[in-house]
Amino acid sequence: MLKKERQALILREVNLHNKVLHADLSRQLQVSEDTIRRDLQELSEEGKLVKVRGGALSKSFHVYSYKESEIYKYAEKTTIARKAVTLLSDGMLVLISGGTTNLEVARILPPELQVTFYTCSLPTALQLAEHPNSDTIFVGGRISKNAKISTGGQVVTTLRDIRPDLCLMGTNSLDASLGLTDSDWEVVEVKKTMIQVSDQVAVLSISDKLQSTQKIRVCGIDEVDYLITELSPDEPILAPYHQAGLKLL
Amino acid sequence: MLKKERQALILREVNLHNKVLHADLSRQLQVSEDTIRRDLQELSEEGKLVKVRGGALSKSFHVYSYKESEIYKYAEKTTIARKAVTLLSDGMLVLISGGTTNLEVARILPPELQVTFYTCSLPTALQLAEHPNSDTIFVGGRISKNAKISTGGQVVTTLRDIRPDLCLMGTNSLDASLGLTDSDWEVVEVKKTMIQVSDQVAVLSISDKLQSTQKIRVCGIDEVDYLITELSPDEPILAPYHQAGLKLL
DNA sequence: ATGGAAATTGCAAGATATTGCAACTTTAAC
DNA sequence: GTTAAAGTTGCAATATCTTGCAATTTCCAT
Repeated sequence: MLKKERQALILREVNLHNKVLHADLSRQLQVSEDTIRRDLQELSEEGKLVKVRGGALSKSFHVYSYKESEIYKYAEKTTIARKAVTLLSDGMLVLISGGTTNLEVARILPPELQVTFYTCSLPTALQLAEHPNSDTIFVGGRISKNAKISTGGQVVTTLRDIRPDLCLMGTNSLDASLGLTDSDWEVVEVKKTMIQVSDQVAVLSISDKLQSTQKIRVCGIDEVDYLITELSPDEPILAPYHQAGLKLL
Repeated sequence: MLKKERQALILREVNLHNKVLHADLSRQLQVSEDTIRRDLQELSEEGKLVKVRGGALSKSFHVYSYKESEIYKYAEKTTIARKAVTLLSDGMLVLISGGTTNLEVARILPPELQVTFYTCSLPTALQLAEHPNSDTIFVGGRISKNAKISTGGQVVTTLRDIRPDLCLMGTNSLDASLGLTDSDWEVVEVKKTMIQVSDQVAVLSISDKLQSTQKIRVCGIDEVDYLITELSPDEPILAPYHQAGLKLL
């Protein structure tokens, strides 16, 4: 039995049953478990299966579904969140958007801070509700299934009645010339209003979202006051934003 | 059974049901509870679930979980939820309160059901947002930290503008003579309004909450139309409610 | 064909990982 | 507080992995 032939049989087996054991393969193919182990090692390096202690699992079985976006670039988001918190002080009225970066802000909020938060994001609101000293007000409306935020005319109407000191705006895309863009028109409608009613606007963005654009425009770069990324403010990539008048954090 | 395989199965389970118990997993997977504990520990460190006393919660669920102890009495709550769902039909406008039993209703909702839900509960809203065909409208207001629901005058004002077909009301305490009671005045204010504006009211209650009372009255037994418990309608303990005119499910 | 380098294979020993158990500590429910 | 359930820690038994090595096979240039 050739090595390639044996490995092909192993692959067929793992794709059929989702898992294979050293012991079974050793018996079926009449080679030592060491050989099987080495085969699985190679196949694993080629990315054809996932080796685990005692055998191997098919890729499809192993790559189960979990929300990758929530743990994606977690460290960077925490860095951004810590910077954003420095903009907050007692007594402020803060409008905070959805997104995982703002969720992180809500999570690391200093316990003694006394701020009134307005938000349209269900996850953010839930996290804010854990805070001992800050108040949270949820702006009601029809819940958008994707973004988990309230949308629609009711949201716009409610927001027009308040005048927040600061808006913490998470974003998918920011470009030095085109400004803030997004892909979901319902989200854009809400974001536009949030920015219009707020005294100051801070955009929170992981650096790899800079220089990218989406289909729908939210606002120009001139309506943004702060840009918060995980990078140091003197990074060259941030220079265009500084020249556009944004304060970097 | 391979360790990784077992962990993959655990993840599948937790993502499906939102919660898992040591004891159940131990039995299903035929390993000791210690092993399950260690698996959950590892998965938790990898950020794939959240470990809690007695088991684990899915990441998405934990964000809006009330107390960790709420994973108990899960079977009873599912039973109640399944009964409650039978009251729903396409086109209805349904007002749904907070609480873990209603959260369970939201989770097991048949996917093809087309209902418009109004709710004040953040956790319930998040779960409802997962539903493919039903709409969810969140009634905005100041978020009560304990109950994770919106409260205050704005809620009452918004609710007075709608006329729901049915109100699914979770409860802490129900008594055949004193009616519905609760311990948090902000919650009571919202519940009162929900019951007043709704055409029909169904109270969802685990049987051990029957015959108990709290400090503040929500409504009399005569304002309730349905009582849904995990027990069979012919249980003697339910007789007083039947005599009071409630339909038992 | 055939000598010899390279690859493959099986084996063994030491290292590491997994698992269940038991003693002990912590937690939370009453 | 008291108590029962759950969690933690250390440990021993077992299983699996790694590594080096020697025996064997394959391959290819002579």
